[in-house]
Amino acid sequence: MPTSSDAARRTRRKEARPAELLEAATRLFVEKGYAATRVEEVAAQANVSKGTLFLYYPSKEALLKAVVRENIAGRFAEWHTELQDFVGTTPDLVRYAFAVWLERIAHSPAGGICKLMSSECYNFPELATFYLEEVIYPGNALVRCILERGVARGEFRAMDLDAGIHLIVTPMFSYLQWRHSMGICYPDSLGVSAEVYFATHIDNLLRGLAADTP
Amino acid sequence: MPTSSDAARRTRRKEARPAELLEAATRLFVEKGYAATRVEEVAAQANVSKGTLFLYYPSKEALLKAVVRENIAGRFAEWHTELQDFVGTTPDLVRYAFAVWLERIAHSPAGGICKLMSSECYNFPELATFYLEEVIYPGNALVRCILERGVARGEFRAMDLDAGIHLIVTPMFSYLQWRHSMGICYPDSLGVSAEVYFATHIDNLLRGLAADTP
Amino acid sequence: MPTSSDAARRTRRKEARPAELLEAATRLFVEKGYAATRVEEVAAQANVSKGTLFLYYPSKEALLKAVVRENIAGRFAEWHTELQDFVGTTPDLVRYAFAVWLERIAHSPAGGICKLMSSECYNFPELATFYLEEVIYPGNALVRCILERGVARGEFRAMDLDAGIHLIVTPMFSYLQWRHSMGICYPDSLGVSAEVYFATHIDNLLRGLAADTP
Amino acid sequence: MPTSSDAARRTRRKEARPAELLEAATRLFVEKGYAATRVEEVAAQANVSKGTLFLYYPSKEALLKAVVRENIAGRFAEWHTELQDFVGTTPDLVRYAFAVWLERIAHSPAGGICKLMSSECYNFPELATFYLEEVIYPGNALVRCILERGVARGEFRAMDLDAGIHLIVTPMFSYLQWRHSMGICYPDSLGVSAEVYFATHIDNLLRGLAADTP
DNA sequence: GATGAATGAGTCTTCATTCAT
DNA sequence: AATGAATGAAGACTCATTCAT
Repeated sequence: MPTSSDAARRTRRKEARPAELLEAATRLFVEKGYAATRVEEVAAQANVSKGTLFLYYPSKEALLKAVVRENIAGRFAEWHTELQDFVGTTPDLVRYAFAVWLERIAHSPAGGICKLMSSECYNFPELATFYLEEVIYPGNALVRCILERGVARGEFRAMDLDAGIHLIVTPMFSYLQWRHSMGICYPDSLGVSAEVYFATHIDNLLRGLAADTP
Repeated sequence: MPTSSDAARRTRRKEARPAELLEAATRLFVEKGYAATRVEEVAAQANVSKGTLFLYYPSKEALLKAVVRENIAGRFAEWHTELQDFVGTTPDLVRYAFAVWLERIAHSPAGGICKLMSSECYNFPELATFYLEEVIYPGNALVRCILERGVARGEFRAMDLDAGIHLIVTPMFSYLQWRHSMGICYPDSLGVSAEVYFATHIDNLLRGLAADTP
Repeated sequence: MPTSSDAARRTRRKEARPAELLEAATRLFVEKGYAATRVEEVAAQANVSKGTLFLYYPSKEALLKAVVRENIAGRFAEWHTELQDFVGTTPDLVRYAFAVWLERIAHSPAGGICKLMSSECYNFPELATFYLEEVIYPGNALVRCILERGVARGEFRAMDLDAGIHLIVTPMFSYLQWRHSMGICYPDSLGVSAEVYFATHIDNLLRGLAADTP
Repeated sequence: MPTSSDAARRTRRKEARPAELLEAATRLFVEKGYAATRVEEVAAQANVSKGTLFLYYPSKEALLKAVVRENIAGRFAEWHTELQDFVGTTPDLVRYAFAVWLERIAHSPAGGICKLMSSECYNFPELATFYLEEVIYPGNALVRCILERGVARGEFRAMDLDAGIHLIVTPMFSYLQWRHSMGICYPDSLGVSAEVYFATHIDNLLRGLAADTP
């Protein structure tokens, strides 16, 4: 005899399903790769039956697309605002940006999408396009703004900004890649802690970017 | 009427087969991933039939292992010697090391193994172990020697060497990863040429590593 | 509109599947041999698809094992009791035993297992062990009891019981073997009816076993 | 530099090939069954390459046919003569026939053909026909003659001769079947030695067949 | 004649997807 | 909405047969 609270729970359940499936799919696709992951595993990790998964996503490929699409917050506008409003030196802004990224992206499930895209972009080029347009290029633009700010304020030396972007982005990309591959199997294989890894990178980066003091 | 050259060609063929299969497998495993690659494709790209592949490698997994194993030159000893014999400043050595790596590794099929290992290390942990022991750690050790040389000669500032390794290795790793994923589908997605990418990285790297001038 | 009988039928189906598959597999393995039987044939004869078979048995070999295991009634205890309770002469008991065996074993699917084991025991030695332990030796023990009874009651002459067992068992074994090989292709190749075959054997057997009348 | 003795050896080799292949094929087909035997194994056991086998037998099936055909001595005429010429009691003739059969057939490779035919007659019905015509029926006829002799001479009681044949043939058939199946894996599974097995059978057989002494 | 490398049809097995309940 | 039994297309692997040498 279902009570209203049962019904509520059931509804909640129903609404939570897509997110639960997505979470399971994200983890498995990132760890094992798309082809090596069975939909039944995804369903099992989401505590539903195989059939139920297909109620929410019409195919395995649709699930993959949802994984990529849904994990992308599209919060770049927000971050642009945050950047505009930042008060302080640009080196401090860089440090702040790394910290925020670590907390919001690197340690969230979305961090794995980067590895997933590396693995699957050849097999799913439209996904790659989507990812480039929605994540890579906006992200690069954001970093560009930071560098421009530094140069404009005389804190950073003049540079090719398109290339300079990589100075900041490369350690992030590498870390994500390692974190979701070797880092899963061999957590010590980086040789240093994430903190030291990023501290070293940021320190050297800022030294290199620093405007020449006359 | 069989001539000796026919026999020779056939023999050459037989001896060439493993290498041809390996080359095809390397390309496909790197591009599409292990699970998404069909052995028949590998065979087709090596211009043999499915059955022939199994004459040389007993299983798809054995082929993968061969791909990883065979693409690893194990030339670290040679490189250590080269490093010992290098005459010149350490910044020049760094520039030279990048150039050599680009030519010998990044632009060889072996360059793709790095991406392959990222994708498959979770599914084939013994391969990951092998790769760490045979490539990553020896490579890191080599880079460490370079940094030590710079510090010893007063060219580089003092630093945590284990972390410092990443300053040099990260751009390499990122480039390989990009080259064999997004770079295949979208060759412009890096935003800059490989030359500018590395020039920028090396330039900033060396600025950051430079010993403080009193 | 699903009725309870639909559900029941489906459930019955699911529960019936293993038995249906086993029946089909028994027939085909016995007729054609294990290696010459394709799993798809088994599935077809059980009116399911190839994939369904693998839902119930994880491999072709597992199916073979189930065929051997499941067709063995393990009813020797019951038969021992029957034997103990038999009232009448031992020659009558022998006649009765043959009749029961013909009805319960020879004309049941289990009768084919004997031929199957002859064909496959070399390739599947553990199955052979199982069959020896569970069927041959218990069967022999049962026959031994009959002979002992006859000797004890002075109806049969003294004899080497271990060898005597074969006097009774050999016609049975031969018949099963013929029935599931030549008998399938050439039902007349025995030359006489099963009734005459057994009547002749039993008659001669009992004459030979009869205690010498002084 | 081939000498004449080399040539001779080669010729001898060449002529011996079919027999060597046949011997290997007989053993393997009997042990493992036709389908489970690979032609490469046969070739290997005959010390030739796979290709060579096909020089002598156009297909695996042709090899099977040769195995069955060639192992059949077709010496029934000879045996009939031997039977006609036998001087002595019919019981002695029976004992002699068993002994000769054991030596000439049971312990020769041809003994295995019986099991092979049991296994494969369903898959190769023409072979079964051949075997029936060339072995079973002639063999039965021979046995019939023995029984007729015994009855004619007043040594055996009157009987249905077609059924009586089985009294003699069944122990032979069973033994061959066991010998090439369970007997290979478990040589003790008969429970008694072949000598005791046959002695017991012959003894009981002759007791049963004996004409009633008035 | 002999070889063994090469082939590809055939078989077992997996797994995304469907659908009756 | 949820299940899980059923399906069959697809993929790894085998092996009889061919053929260039």
